[in-house]
Amino acid sequence: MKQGTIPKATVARLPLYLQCMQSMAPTETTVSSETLARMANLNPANVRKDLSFLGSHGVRGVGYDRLHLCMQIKLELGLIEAWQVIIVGVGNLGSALANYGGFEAAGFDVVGLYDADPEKIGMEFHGHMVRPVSALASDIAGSPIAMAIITTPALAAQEIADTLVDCGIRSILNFAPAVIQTPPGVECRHVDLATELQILSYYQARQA
Amino acid sequence: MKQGTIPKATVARLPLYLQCMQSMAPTETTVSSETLARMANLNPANVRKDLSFLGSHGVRGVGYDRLHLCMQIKLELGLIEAWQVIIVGVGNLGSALANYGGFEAAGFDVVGLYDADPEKIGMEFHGHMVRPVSALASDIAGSPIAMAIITTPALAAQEIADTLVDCGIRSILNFAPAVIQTPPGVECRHVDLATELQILSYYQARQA
DNA sequence: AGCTGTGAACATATTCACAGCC
DNA sequence: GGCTGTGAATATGTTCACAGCT
Repeated sequence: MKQGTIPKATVARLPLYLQCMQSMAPTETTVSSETLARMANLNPANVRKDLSFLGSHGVRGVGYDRLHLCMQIKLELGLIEAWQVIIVGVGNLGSALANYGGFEAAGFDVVGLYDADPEKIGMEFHGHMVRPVSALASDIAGSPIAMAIITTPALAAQEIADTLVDCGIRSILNFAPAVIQTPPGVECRHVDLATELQILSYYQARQA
Repeated sequence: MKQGTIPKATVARLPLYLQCMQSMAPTETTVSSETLARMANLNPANVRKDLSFLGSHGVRGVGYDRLHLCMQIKLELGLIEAWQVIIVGVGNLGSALANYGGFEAAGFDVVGLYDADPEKIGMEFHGHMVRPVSALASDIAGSPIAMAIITTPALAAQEIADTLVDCGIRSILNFAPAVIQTPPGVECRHVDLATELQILSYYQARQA
């Protein structure tokens, strides 16, 4: 019931609950914290506490109405309208993400691809022509583009991020293997694929 | 100095320190907790505490010897020898990851690609022929393959994971948009690309 | 009876503050 | 003087346990 500000850890789990509920059979109209917990590999109390931040939407003795809960989570996450997203860096990963259907499925529109390499300009992926990074500023100005995905090499990432921030982008998803510095007010998430394997390596190394 | 068991949060940051140090000029032979903290967007005390779990490798008044620290971290993470990794699911993402140089750069060897789709069998990416998932068991048995990356559609992910676990794989990096259940002793990390955007959406929606 | 919502207890993680050493 | 290493303090996150509602 503590409306207003949701703990980071909870925010990071809300999309997971959405995913779990979307994978349930359509006949399942209600869902309990225990079911969700089992699907998400969490503790039921954790699920209940998370959902309580959205307000009291459960019914005691019954559970949560699945569709209603999905809607509440989408509302809270700001997923009612599709955000427009651009991808900067059309290498292996960037072009794969451009073709990846998961972003659309999750409610995002990939509306533009950019690259610094003149050879890539004009290539088409997923119905979008690759445009030069020099066009970023004018393309973003006055457009509703809110988020950017960086899939450039590490060395280019910071410069691209600076450009994006200058253009008014305030949400960045960075796949380049480099930490990016952004001013306050800009949210930047870093997903490093090799890092994930290195973390696994630690646990792999100390078993068996 | 508290040898033996390292907190999860620290383990997740060790690769970051490696990355930061690898991006420094070769002339920089020592590095301070403050420098590392600035590069990694962390608090210097946090860095020092993290590194203290590796033992006392710093010199008061000076800092840490860069090469020595890199080696200590690699040792701790089990990155001295290259782990062999396979990729299951050669769609957009899987093939991009097969071609992605970052895993090799981070000390992993992608040694095999697998897919369930007969049309994909025999295709070549990054010097590897795609093999059928039915060959997984015999390919893994007796081989040093330790880790697997799942890039299948959501619906196939659990079944593939079960197969991998049966084959003795104990470290799984899952990119499929589905939670995977694994028995104790199997470490499974889940990276969901759409989820990352959805988390950003929350913060994007409540600013400006 | 069954399940939510939540205060209290516990666990983990981060930051402070400073002693200790170069 | 400058930087590490670390106990203590704080903040955040998770789990328990149970009251409260249907």
